Formats: sequence, structure tokens, C-alpha cells
Amino acid sequence: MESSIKTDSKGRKKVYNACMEPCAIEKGMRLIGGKWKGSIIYHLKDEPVRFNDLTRMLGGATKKMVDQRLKELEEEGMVIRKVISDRPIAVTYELTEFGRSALHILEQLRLWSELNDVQIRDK
Amino acid sequence: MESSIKTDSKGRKKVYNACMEPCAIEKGMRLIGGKWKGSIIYHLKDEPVRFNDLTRMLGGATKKMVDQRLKELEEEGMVIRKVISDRPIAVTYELTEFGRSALHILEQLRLWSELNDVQIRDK
DNA sequence: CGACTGTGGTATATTTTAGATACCTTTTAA
DNA sequence: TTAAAAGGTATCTAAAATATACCACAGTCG
Repeated sequence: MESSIKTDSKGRKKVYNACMEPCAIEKGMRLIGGKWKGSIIYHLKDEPVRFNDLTRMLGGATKKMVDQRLKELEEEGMVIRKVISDRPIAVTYELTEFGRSALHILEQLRLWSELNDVQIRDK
Repeated sequence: MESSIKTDSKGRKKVYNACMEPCAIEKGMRLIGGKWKGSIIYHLKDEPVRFNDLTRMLGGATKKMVDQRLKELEEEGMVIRKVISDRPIAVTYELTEFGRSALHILEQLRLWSELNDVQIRDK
């Protein structure tokens, strides 16, 4: 993790301990940092939530996005999909223990974000 | 933040307190959660780092990506660009107080990521 | 001198991802 | 019968990410 840069006698630079692959921070971010992923996990924190309800809770995300992220999160073992009834179809999504283990990070992010009244710019 | 879904007498659903705009979590993620952004902030934690060195530290990121992210981080007030010499040109990037205030979140993310030996899948 | 490395970037093209919109089947309820 | 709910999928376009090459300039090696 601790990367450093050394210069040899001829001025050539070399990186020691460089992140040859994405480092721990980057890996973590790929899991919970993608667009909507953190929000999804956070909105599942209290109880299982149904698909359409979840979509409604995330202002701005389309069903397709929510669907895709949920599938990723399921693959990554953070979320479980449960069919609670056929006819009429009803599905809920809930956090696994692993998913739950990420909540404290998201909670800190929320506090930081609110404390600093973080704004995102329009594009 | 606490969104809930109520069903009226006719079975129509309505979301109360929905995130009409991206919520705090989502806003925070847009600041530090983008691809490479967290890593960049984290690699600046100890001391100012020069552009090319930073690029080398982030295995996999291109100069263009690093350049773009740094510009965003500068706009957002998390990073300062300092020209420490013309001819030959030398530039460093360092964290602002605000940028520094995000470090504890990233530190937790790193711990969580390492603890769970998080893997990212190839695409 | 001339080739090579370093600096901090930019330009261009291609691939990947996100986002908007419409649509599907089934069920319940007015 | 029309309408809305459920949980999605299909299609298309706009926006990002990535790969690759390139710039001007400074210093160093032989």
C-alpha cells in the first residue's frame, strides 16, 4: 500500500510498491462506490425493500440502473434477492452480513456529506 | 433521509420523503466515489505528490484520467495544485483541509476492503 | 552533437457505461 | 373496461472511461 518513488544514480525514477492493480481503496470503491450502489445498500439498512419501492426511494435512478446494481450486489454477496410470493409476484432485497458490514462506512460518508453540505454540480 | 412508502385507501402507493435529488450518501459518493478519486485523495494523504509520480502510483489509471480527476478535485476544493518551479516545470498536488477531512472515511474503506480481501471481477 | 529520459500535460479514436423511453406479463381493484 | 400495481426487459442515445500517440521543453549520457 505504501508506494514510494526512488531515483537512482542516473536520475531514472522507479516506483516501489506501486499499485500494480487497483489498490484496496480502489477495490473497495468499485464495490460500494459505483453510481447508486452506496445508496442502494444504505436504503436497505433497516429492512428488506421491494424492487419498485427501492427504485422510488432513489430519486433519479432508473429501473434499469437499480436492476443492474442489484444484480452486481447480489453477485458480490452483499444483497440477497427473495421471492416472497408468486402470483402476484413480489420480491424483496435485503442485506447479507457482508453487505451490513459496509454500513458504518456509508454512515460516516453520510455524516461527512451532510456536515459539509456537499453539493454536486450539474453537468 | 428517512423515506417510507405508504399505501392509500385505494391501494395507490406514494413515497414520502423520497430522495427527490440524490441523497447525502449519493452526493458524497459523487465527490469521493468516482473512479480513481478516492485513490487519488488517499495517495496524497502524507505529502504533496507530483503529477507523474501520482500517475505511477495508481496502477491502471491513465494520465488523462488522473488529470481530469485532479481538476475536478481542485474545483471541489479538495486538492490544491502548486507550480513549484517553471523551467523545468514541476507541479505538486496536495490536500486542502476539506480534502483531508475525507481521509478517515477512506481509511475505514481501506480497512474494510483489506479485511474482506475484496476482489473485483474482470469485465 | 544526438539520442534518451524526464517534466506536465493534450488530442484523437474506440469501447464501455449510464440514462431515457417504451414495452412486457400478470394480478387486483374501481 | 380501464387503470394501476408488480418486476422487470429491449432499444436507443448520450456521456464516460480507456488506449494510444503526441507536444514542448530541460537535463544527462556517451
